[in-house]
Amino acid sequence: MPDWLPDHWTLLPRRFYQRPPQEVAPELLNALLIRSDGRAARIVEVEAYGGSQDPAAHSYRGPTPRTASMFGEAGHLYVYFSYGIHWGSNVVCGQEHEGVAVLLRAAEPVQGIDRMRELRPAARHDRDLASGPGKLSQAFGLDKSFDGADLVTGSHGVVIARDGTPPPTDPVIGPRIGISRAVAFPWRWHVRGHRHVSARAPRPASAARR
DNA sequence: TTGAGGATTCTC
DNA sequence: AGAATCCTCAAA
Repeated sequence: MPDWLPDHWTLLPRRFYQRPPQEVAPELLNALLIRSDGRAARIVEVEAYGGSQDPAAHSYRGPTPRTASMFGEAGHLYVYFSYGIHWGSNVVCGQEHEGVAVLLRAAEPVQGIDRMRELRPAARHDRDLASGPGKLSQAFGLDKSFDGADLVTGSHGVVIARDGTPPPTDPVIGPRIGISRAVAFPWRWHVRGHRHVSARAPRPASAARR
């Protein structure tokens, strides 16, 4: 365990991640993503990806140089480049060579907020600092150089830990965002009513508001 | 507050 | 060609 992790935070152990991403994802809610410089944010939105039945996952067609870390040991980061501009950060789950992971989609900053504001000049509210996978990665400085980072040993100065807040017992569960295949899988979880989630749940065309 | 459209580069 | 997205701008 990294010596820079405060005593009052409990590191998630390797075995936590060595399970299906659909089990790990909801349990990551309310956990803290932590950088060695003191930045910390509470994870409030996640999505599960991977497995031979998930055509929306980067791992669907087998390992490539890009997705190598997603097929590696659980508890490491898989960081990918997206839309020519953004980085997305995943936590590798399951067993080696399985290719399953949890995408970190949104978090609520709790510490080191000034540094996040520096890295996210476009954010007009603190609510915009990490309320999306690209924003979250930017606020934490996660890019290609963090691909493969070990969240259990803190090899790259990033870990995930708990502060005593348990995962919510009633998370909102629904379809994933921003994909075009396997759109019906209910593999997105977020903390109910939380203001820092990335997007409003898509509103059904017929059953609109009211 | 909401929606539309452009940005930009890696991957297969 | 299309992408696990973000930002700006316009209009209400």
